[in-house]
Amino acid sequence: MSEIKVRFAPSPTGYLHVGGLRTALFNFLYAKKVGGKFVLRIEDTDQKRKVEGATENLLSTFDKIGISFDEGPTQGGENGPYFQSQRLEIYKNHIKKLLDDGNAYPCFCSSERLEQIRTEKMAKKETPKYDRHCLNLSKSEAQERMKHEPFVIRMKIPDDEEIVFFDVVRGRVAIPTAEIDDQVLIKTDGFPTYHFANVVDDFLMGISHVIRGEEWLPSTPKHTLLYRFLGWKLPKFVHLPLLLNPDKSKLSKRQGDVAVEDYLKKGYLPEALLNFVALLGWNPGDNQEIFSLAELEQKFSLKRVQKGGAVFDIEKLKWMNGQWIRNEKIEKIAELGKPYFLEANLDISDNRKFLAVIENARKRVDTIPEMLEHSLPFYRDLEFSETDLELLKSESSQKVVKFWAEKLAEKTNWSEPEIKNLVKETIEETGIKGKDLFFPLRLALFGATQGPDIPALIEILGVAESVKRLKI
RNA sequence: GGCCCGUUCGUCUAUCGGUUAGGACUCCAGGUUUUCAACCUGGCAAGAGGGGUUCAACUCCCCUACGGGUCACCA
Repeated sequence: MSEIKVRFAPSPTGYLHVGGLRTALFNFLYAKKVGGKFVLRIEDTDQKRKVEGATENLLSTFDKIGISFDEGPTQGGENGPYFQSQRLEIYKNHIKKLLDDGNAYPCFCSSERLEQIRTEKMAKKETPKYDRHCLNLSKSEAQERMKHEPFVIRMKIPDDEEIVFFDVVRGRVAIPTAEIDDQVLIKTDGFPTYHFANVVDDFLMGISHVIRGEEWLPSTPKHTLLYRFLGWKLPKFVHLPLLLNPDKSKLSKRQGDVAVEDYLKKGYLPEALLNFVALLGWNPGDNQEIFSLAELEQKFSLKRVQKGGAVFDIEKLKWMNGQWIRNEKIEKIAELGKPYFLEANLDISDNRKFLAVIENARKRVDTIPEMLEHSLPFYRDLEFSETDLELLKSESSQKVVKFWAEKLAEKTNWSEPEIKNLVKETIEETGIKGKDLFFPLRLALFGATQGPDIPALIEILGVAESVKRLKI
């Protein structure tokens, strides 16, 4: 019984994509579920696309979101290094076997020539494949030219064969070899391509399950062939359904936020994001929808991974985030909201008041920063429009407001039932009720006729401030 | 275009041949709160089409349609 080991292998191109988050999460959950190991490997074999700080960025996002690795750049491990750019020697060692066995060959064609055959084939509506121009060079000639000419190393795809592999979610997949190009394995700059590096590393790192996005399905035959050439046992392949834009195309930047950081900045909780993304392409089989990470770790199963792509529906994410905001401990939500209040220059030093304010606001929002707009009247002087003032200055309103100011001032502790009693008392004393009673009160206390109910308002404001506001 | 994968309410999804096809988001209505929100209840809304197999098909098979992915010295 060999060990279960999975990996997340992003290329460091800047930020963590929500699709990447989902892939990482499923890997993580599977590892947790079966007691396996989770590896982070940075696929930085493209020198041209290197982005400064991208890896640090990735790491910090995972840190915030609560996904951790057993092996990787920060925690090390016996299979390192975990940057492909630091494993060049390893790839060179393995390409040699391919070359010796005739399963790979050097190619000296210029990119111009490649471009030319591609356009020619496209014009003839043929699949643009390499014409194997360099395949039949004699060994000695090739050897000689390798000394002073730039070259790549290509994989020699067998003729007329059907490559069959079994995907854990899709079952049997078969692709004819005629469809596969003689893939470049080593680039002119000596770096490996994804296809080669990922196979070598997955094997050397002992990866048992390759869990990745469906976009890799068509190139999987190249990988299985490589395993065959190298004489290695195949890992299990698990291709996850794609995350989609509302128009069903592959989730992309063009149609909205796609970086996990963007969502975090907008006030989505890591827990909600994880919860939401977990349910895209997987479900527990019952009707539960709100899950903590710990619960997911327990319930996750590859058997319940979907085949079809899933649209990333922001409306549902918002709802789910609202659920988390309402159900998390109030102190935690307050802590998350704090920076926004401080930035607005509000004095939130009275913690009792702040918690009450947050308790009121959290019921009305989908994201953290939205709490601010629902809380402003508790911290700032109220501003009244002409019509507001008209309402407040009316005889009836003044009667209500004065009555309350007077009564409230009688003592400092008012319970909710007592406030409700005061409402009854007001009706009895003044005969004013309904809208005529509640609108002036709420307007005076909160600056709007719609909002929190009166007991809540007084609870948050405190008796002294309430009395002050009622004297208008 | 070739190849590959996919297809249940608008969206996320349940259903392992026999169900009034269930839940959630959105939307609508009602309740609660004499307001708003939250919350509760209810409602609208689905098996792409056509052939088989079977006593019975959303479920198994085939074809068609549609959607997507992929065809780089990017991953």
